[in-house]
Amino acid sequence: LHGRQIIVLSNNDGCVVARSRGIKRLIKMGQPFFECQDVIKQYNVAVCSSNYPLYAEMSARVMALLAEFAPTYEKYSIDELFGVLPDYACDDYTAYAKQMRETVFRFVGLVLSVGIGPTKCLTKIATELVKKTQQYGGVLDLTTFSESDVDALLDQIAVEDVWGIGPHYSLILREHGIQTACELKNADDRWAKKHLTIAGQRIVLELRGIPCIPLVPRTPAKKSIVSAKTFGKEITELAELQGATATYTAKVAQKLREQGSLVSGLTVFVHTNRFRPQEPQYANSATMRIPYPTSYTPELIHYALEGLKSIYREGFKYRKVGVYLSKISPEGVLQPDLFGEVSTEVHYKRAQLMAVIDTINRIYGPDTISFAIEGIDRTWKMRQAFLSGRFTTQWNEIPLVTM
DNA sequence: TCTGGGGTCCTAGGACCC
DNA sequence: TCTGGGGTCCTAGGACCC
Repeated sequence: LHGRQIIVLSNNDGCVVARSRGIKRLIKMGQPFFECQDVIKQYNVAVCSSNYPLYAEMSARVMALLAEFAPTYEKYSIDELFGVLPDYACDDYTAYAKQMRETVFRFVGLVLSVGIGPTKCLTKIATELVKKTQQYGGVLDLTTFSESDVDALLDQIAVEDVWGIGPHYSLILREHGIQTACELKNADDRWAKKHLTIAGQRIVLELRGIPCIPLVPRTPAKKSIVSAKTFGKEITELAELQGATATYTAKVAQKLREQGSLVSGLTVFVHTNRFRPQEPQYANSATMRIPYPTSYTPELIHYALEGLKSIYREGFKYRKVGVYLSKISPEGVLQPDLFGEVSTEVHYKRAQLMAVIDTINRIYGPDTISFAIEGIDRTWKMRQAFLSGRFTTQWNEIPLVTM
């Protein structure tokens, strides 16, 4: 791939979700893949399907290295971290950050951009400047600048590129004559609260260097878990929809157990292909209340299929089904079953069974054991035509060196 | 032919309580 | 004719993020 332009596709190879710098001008973020064929051919662009097992593993390696440099940190996303720089580095944060970059590059081969500032919002802007201008050698420390110099930098940032300002807020701001991050910083924060809610007020204060958005050092348990994927082809039969629904349910149930939680709310939804308005359209959802919190896959599949049955209508070409877990609670506070339908003993046995299945699938790979209703063919599976190897998590996909 | 997935937070409004 | 005040909890919808 060296020297070539690269794009990465969304699930189902549907849209472009990442582009290398040289091709950003010609291929837009989120553009449907099929619209880019000419550009791809003309510039010999390399195409990759999304490969989440690989990204998750590389992310974990980078985070582990950075934790050595900034023990108090928040894992903000798969490729971003907020860290508190230690006091002993305060003489020269930039030099310290350059060490971080070199270490990560040497051990993992990935290039970091580092922004330093007094608030999360300002560090995001510093990082944005590092990436956009390519002139700070990968590290920009805003705390070394005078206030007027920081203002000059903030003036280069369009207001919609500020963290927390999306399409709707930027419209409101522009209508009010606020175009840049610097102008937002100098805006009346009570005005911001009135028109952009408390979220907007916090951003204004953060831009002034007053921390309002706290660091979250421990990853909290998820409050909702969803699995919903577009099918590789359109589905009309209930049996196939059931297979997909059961598969997604097993997946969210496993995630639920991974974080040590139970659930008592489950929503199933289906819809047809919205890009074909000439065909009959249908979308619906069903929310099930589970009488007592559980993480037992067969039980969750039971509720999911019941919900699916209640919303399934014949005669439509289904494009997507999704399973959504809400009302998630920690395992420790298991609410006893008032009517005694599930004894403590049964509950314990079920937990053990799930633990065994999870362990086997962790050691021998996903789907080593699955439930029969999930199906074997899975003809509806998403497309991943350009998948690179899961080099770090699958023995049989490790690259071979040939002489 | 082909158009993604997985999250959080905030607010308003409704239902309820004393 | 005239009909209180002070709360909590839940949900849906809308905003945002990567």
